[in-house]
Amino acid sequence: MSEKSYHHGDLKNTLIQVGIKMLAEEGIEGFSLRKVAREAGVTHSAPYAHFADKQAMIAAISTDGYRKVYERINAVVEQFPNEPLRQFIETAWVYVSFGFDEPDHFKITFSGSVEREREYPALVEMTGKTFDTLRQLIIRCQEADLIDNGEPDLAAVTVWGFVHGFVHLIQESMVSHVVTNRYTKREMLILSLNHLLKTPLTKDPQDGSLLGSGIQTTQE
Amino acid sequence: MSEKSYHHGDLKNTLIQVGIKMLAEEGIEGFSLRKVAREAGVTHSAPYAHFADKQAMIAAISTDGYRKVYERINAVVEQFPNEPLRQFIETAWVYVSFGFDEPDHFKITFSGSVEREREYPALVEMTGKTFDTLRQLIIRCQEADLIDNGEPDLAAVTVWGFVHGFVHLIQESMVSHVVTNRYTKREMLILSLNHLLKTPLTKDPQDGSLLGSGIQTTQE
DNA sequence: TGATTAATCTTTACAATGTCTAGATTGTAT
DNA sequence: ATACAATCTAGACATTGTAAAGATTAATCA
Repeated sequence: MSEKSYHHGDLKNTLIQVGIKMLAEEGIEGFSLRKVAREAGVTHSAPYAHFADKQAMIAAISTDGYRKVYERINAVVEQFPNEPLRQFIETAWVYVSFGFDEPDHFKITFSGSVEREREYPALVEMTGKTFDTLRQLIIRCQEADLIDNGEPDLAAVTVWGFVHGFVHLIQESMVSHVVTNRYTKREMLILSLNHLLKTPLTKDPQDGSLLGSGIQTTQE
Repeated sequence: MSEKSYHHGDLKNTLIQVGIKMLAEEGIEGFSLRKVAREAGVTHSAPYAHFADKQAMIAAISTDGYRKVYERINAVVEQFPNEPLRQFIETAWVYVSFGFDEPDHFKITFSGSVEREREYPALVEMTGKTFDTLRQLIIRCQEADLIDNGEPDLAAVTVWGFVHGFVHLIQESMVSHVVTNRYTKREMLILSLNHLLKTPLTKDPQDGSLLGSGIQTTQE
């Protein structure tokens, strides 16, 4: 907010936000430290007071993406208490819609843009917390007899891999138009997730837009 | 093979192979056009006679990755005729083991390193052929009542997304050690794929290392 | 409070990279 | 054999990530 002072005041967060905006506008290929600094109104070396290098800045952007998804997931979990199925579907939907709405931020966050050599504590923490939330959800679904019993960690990996690959394929337009014309993304997601459920959801004969249990498929 | 001639002879393919080798040795972050050219023994501008730009070269490397997977999949399909279940499992295993054995070539090939703006005909063709093979396999599995009926394209997307996400999570070491210590990668894959089968495979009580139908899980 | 210290930002510099242009060399076709 | 097209080199340029040294300000402590 400070107009013209030598010290910016909140440069670190500004850089992260500018970086996210630039990702949305120009994509990953056009992403550069110097451009972010320029856009933030500082010199190209200013970021080095806050990030060790470009990778560290990318890690921070990734951490922010995790934080967003983590908060949204916790929101829908609280929104549908005692409805594990709905929690399950909506959690998946949070993940994939982040991928569709902010594809480049999603990629930075979840698609391995951060090198695994160095460890970034904040990022590791968010990864762990997100995975824990997912695992708890899985366990609740197992208790409600919605999905097969078994190692919750393994089931969590299955589910996460599932939705991640789903976003990826659609992002890379590897899905034939035959399919994308026939189904909405949400329908495809639910139909795919259906394979993981013990008793798959079926179309309500009266209201075709519902797949039982009041879960909307037409929402885009 | 030509030692010292002005014209290299087969520079285009040499560049692709050198590029793949460099990916395996130095990873994606260290990948550069100039380094590839240097390694191939030509000047930094020589590649521009064969590739429009760096993206085009990456697209060629991606195409080569698709070709490899495509050929290996067709090999295992022919190896187990009239055994759709085995074809299914081994096809998935081809995909994921490519990801584990050559992680960076895998990423270039399947993880969206190629920008979707320009179209690369050879790449588009390989993508299509690979997807077609998968779809045919799905249809055969459906006919054998192994997986649910329904739009084969959608099922193919589900399966592909599934295995892709699986590789991704393990590559990015997002899978907790609790799981990776207990199961081999192949076991995890089969246990995950199990969710897609109408009648899931179960452990053979006599031979614990088999999950019915003679499919090995211990193979690494 | 005032001096010292640490954090933050600028300036300058450098090597590496992707890409462009002009020209040299060589294979190919007429 | 000559012309042409393909292939490769040489050189140049802007951009990038990163490092070093110094300027400016905030924080700390006597």
